Amino acid sequence: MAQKIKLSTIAEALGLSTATVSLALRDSPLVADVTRDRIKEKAIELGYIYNRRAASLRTSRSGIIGVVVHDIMNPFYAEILKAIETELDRSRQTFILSNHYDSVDKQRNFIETLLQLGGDGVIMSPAIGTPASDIRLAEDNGMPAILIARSVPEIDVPTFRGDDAYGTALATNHLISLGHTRIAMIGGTDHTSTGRDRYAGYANALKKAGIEVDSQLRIPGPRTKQSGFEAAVNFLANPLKPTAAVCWNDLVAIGLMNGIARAGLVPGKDISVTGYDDLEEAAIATPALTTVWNGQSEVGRFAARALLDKLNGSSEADGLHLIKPEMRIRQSTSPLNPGAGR
Amino acid sequence: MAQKIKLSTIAEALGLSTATVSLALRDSPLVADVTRDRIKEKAIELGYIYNRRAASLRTSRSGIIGVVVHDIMNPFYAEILKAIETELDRSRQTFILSNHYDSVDKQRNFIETLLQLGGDGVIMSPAIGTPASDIRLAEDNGMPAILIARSVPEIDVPTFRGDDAYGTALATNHLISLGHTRIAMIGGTDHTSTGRDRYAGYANALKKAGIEVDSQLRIPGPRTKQSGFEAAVNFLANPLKPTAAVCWNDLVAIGLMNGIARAGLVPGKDISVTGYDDLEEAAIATPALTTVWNGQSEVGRFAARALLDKLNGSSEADGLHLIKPEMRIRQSTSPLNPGAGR
DNA sequence: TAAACCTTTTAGATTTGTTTAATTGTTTGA
DNA sequence: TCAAACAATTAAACAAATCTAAAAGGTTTA
Repeated sequence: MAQKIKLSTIAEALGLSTATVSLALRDSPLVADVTRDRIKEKAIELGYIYNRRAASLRTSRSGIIGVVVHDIMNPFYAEILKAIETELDRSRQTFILSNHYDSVDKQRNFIETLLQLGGDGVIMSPAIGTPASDIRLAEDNGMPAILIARSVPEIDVPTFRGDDAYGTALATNHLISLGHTRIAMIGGTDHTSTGRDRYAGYANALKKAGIEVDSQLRIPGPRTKQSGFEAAVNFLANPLKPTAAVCWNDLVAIGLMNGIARAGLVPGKDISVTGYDDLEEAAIATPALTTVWNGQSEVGRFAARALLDKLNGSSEADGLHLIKPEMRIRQSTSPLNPGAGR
Repeated sequence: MAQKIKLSTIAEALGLSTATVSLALRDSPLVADVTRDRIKEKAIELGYIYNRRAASLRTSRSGIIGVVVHDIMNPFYAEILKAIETELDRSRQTFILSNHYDSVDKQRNFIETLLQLGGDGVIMSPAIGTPASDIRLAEDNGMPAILIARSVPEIDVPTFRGDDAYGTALATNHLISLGHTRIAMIGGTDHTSTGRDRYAGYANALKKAGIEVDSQLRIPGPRTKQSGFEAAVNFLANPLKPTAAVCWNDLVAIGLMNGIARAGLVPGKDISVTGYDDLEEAAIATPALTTVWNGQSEVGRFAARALLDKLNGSSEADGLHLIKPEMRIRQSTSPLNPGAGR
């Protein structure tokens, strides 16, 4: 490696000062056009690489934005991330990504690292149990935070997520309208606002339709395909003989359908299944999955924009913004067949 | 936000110099134990945040490692990334992630950004058509590169990937041993070394078994579920009436099986299908997918270690390291049924 | 008691780029 | 014609840490 090319290397080569070179490379109107062109040419010729760390020492804008979610391998988050990436790319921000796997410690660690690097802002889907102080740690040190997918109590920063109660109510009502009454709810947890909201949406829809809510029909669990697959055993052995399942998300639903198929029953005919999120693969599952679109792309796009706005001094987006989910009806749900024998 | 706490804030509060504070916080033996404890206490009390940019200006180690792959939403890369993350976490390196979607420009952009941030190193699955000069750009500026999943001509940096020819030969031989002779190859491209190797492995296995290789049985395409799903139509309409398919990866295979099921045939019985990668979901697909394990976790772990070694001055890992794939036989392949009617 | 020798602390230079105030030379307006 | 205005450039301060060489303070040795 030849020796490092810096501003002063260019300045010396041209008999100018570093101030002029610095200004020229940033297209300042203070520098004469001819001079600027000479400088830029020389910079390319020498293979100059701008040192952002040195620059940000004075400017206190690093161009770095942090994003933490539960797990980037989960397509739900992956779809949000893609939207965020698209939006941030446009504004020449680099983003640093991390999983927290619902570990509050790992998440705080990330926030601290980001502060050390001088991160301009952070977008996070907070880990279960995130204390308000962790969000304040970021905000108090001049790093605005945006929340996605989940809220944190006592925190009023811009928050974007789907309307969970409304969404599960949509799915539950759809099944009720097909004649189902013994409807299970599979996957997820009650330890998050999301979990409680989704359960409330499901339970209220049942009550409104005059159907009794039975806690035996609630089968909580991780939010993965594997978990849905394993839940099939419990589901099929359930003494209440449910005929339909509202699943926490598409992954659980697809896993459950695989499990049902493995047991020799036909998902979508013998058992109706709804997902949640409308991932890309919902449409190509067999049978194609009836699900609830949860606005991932909107969440990602809005969150990124809100952050960029904040960085430019606006704070209009503070508070909670709910995205209205929409029903996507496909072949995994069908009218209750009274003779099906289950 | 209160005013920024820096080394000098702590120094003044305790009547010491910044040099002492700096040394103390880094556990230098030059500082007396009592002094160090007082300093650390004060740092916590004031909520001091270490400024890595300022530090790295002198030390020229930023603690940042870049990772670029085709698409993090692809579970193949996601599994590699998880292994990298696990390994890097241990050494307190932050990693910056990006997709390049096989755009050489987007990839070079990332490398440049990383150089500007003073990245310590980069792990990349190079975009199709990556010129040697882009890898050299990184290396020449003191940022070592490690390649995963694909090679770049003329480049000798540590490279970790599966033995593709060997892997597809495994899958093809498995199908041949089940009695299949009309075996299609679905998905992927011939524009990468990986693509050519995989095709060669498939073609050579056929030749060795005395089966003619027919280019009509090669159906290239994107490496996604969607693409596999769509390929089912072409596959089933193929005039050579293939009875089995070697798929580019598990995603294509699962998509293809879904497409076959949608057409009313039973994948695994009427048509045998093999995948590639052995993703988590291969085991829970219906039918469970016969596939080739491609060592994602090994690739990720080795790559991360090789980079850390390089940063510590070793260069032992230069050159290509092939990981031997292994067959995972499940239910998506079965003996050729001569009466099946196709 | 001075010299030698620790241990601990610090002044001040250094890293690279940004920014402000000053400088130099030229043009304009009264 | 001369002061004011203007354009282009630069010296020097600055950002927050690290690092080296030297100083300060205390103890031991000859």
